[in-house]
Amino acid sequence: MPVTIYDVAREAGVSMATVSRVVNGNPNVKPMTRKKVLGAIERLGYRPNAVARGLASKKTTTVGVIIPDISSLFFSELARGIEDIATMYKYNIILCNSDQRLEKELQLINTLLEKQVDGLLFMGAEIKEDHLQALTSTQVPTVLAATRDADNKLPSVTIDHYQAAYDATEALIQRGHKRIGMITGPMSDPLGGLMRFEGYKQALKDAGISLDEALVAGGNLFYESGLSHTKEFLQLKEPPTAIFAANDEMAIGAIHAVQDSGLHVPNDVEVIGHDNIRLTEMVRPRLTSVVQPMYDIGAVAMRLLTKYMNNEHVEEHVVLLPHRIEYRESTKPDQA
Amino acid sequence: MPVTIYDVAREAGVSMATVSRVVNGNPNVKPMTRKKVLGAIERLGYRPNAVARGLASKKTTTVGVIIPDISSLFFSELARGIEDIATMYKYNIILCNSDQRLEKELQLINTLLEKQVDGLLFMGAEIKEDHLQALTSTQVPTVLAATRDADNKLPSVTIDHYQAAYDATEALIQRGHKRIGMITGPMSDPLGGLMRFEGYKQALKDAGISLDEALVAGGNLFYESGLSHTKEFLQLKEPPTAIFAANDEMAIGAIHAVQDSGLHVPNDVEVIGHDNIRLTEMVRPRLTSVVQPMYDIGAVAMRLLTKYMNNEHVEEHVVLLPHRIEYRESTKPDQA
DNA sequence: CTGTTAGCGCATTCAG
DNA sequence: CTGAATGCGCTAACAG
Repeated sequence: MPVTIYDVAREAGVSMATVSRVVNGNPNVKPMTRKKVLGAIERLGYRPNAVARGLASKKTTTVGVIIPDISSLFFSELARGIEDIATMYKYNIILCNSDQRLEKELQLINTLLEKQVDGLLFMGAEIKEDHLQALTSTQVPTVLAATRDADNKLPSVTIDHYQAAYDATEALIQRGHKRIGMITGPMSDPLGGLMRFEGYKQALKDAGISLDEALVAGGNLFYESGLSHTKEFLQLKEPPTAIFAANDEMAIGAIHAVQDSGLHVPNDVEVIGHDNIRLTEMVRPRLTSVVQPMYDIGAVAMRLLTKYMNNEHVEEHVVLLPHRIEYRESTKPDQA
Repeated sequence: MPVTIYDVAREAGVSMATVSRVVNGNPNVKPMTRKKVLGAIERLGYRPNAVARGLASKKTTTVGVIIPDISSLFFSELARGIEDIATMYKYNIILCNSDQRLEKELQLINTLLEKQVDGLLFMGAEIKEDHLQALTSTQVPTVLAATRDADNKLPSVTIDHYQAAYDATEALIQRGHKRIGMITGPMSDPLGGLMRFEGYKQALKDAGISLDEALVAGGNLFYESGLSHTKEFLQLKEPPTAIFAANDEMAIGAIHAVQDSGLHVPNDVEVIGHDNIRLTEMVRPRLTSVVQPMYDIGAVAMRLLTKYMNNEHVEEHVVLLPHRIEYRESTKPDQA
């Protein structure tokens, strides 16, 4: 029923090889015959079968994307960066949600490899031995986006989470705060959880401020979590005068908790978030946040992947994108 | 290099047909030989090539998803519903952003058909003749999610936008408001734009309130738009005492504009949004909103698509999901 | 510049 | 219950 390359060849009075050539833009075709072929294609409404093409050429122009949760503000922005660059390089994306469950992640890797994707883009938290094994036992190039494996065995694109958290904490310290609360992410996440916490601790230490366990809360990255932990903070005898949250959603929860208790942000409590998602502009006061360029991370990761898929030379397997702090109204104007 | 079905056959001492049978769960295989084959598969680390399978079977267990913008709060939630159900039915998703540009949409449809997707899920605003033509000229089943074509030629899953807007406006009227502002979506969008506006107008009409053009603003669905239009509203001699925004982001902008001008929500101005995205819970006051069940729309659309792909009988091509209003603090407690 | 010939890896008749 | 044979639609040498 569907028209094949063979039908076109017959219609145009040439061989299928020639049709294949014009379809693939091969220059070794006389303009005249090219025209004939194009005419036949048009007349017949020929549409090349990418599956057959993939089987014959061993390339599918498709990359697999494993992402924790596409409905997350953070990851959906990342995904957009990935998709835009993929489109630019003529790739399509098979998108899979993993919910960060190891078993599902491994199964997805397998499924995507079965589908013969030309490359793999992986997002998640901790990269375990199982991941490494699954990802390195294949010829298909893989890039980690917004994650990194401990030994940097795989190419990755991230920011320096440790330094970012350090900077945020230091900024608070320089504003004169001694009691700085932190709402962390899950410690099972080496970067977004552990590293940011480490950066926080080190900044305190370097400033000669001893860590107060009461000012550290383990959040789950959701709004509610920021809300409730901040409420607890505020019930301390000596509540924090500043809060650093491991992501923006929790930071916004923190702002609201402060406001709900009749206090003022930033006058009574200053708040800094992390990631700089679009929400930061949609709160009052607007949220100061550490910029993690999600879109760029996705875009750069995809770009990097195209190089691997293309066997191009890559100088740096592990790329760190710059971060900075975007100051808004949840912190007081600079003291300077 | 990669191990094929043929290698497995040799290793197991059977024919490739038999291997194919066990891989595909065909019951006509003696348990004993099945075991042999499974053993060989295990030993060789055989991974079926889905592309070859697709070529031979004419099924790819992949569906194409065309979405305006995956980084949107609204669509990413929809996408999650789609993907979850797709996974449940063993399908993978090729995700493409269209930015609602007609040309790109048509091109994406074509690309996805080239890739031999088993089905197509389309999201967008207006369904034009071009779309219809591209989508109906193929055997590949298509379902529209959160959109509908004017003549219901294509299967679709939506809510009744007209009625939803009517209900929201009526709710405001019943709270005693006479001057109700509306920030609409783009009128190029028949449902989210036009229909919601029509519902608003009809509700006013039914209540004997004449439409005041000054209280209608054409928004673009973004936060900034809600903010700026509401500022303009508040500068009128007789500003609105209530605002209905065509989506939540603009509604939140409206809240902030009211607050920025020193007024109070809901005491001075009541605000109702639309869609009930997660953000509604992350503002102060929390936003009352018309519930459009994005996740469910995606899930139901995907489920519907599986039926078509499976040649199952479908009773209702055009499904309308229920809507309701979720009352929060941007409206006053019920007058009842 | 063009045609011929082989597969790509697998599902699927059809026999047996 | 199993094997042999065929072809899905296309790319990729290889000739010419």
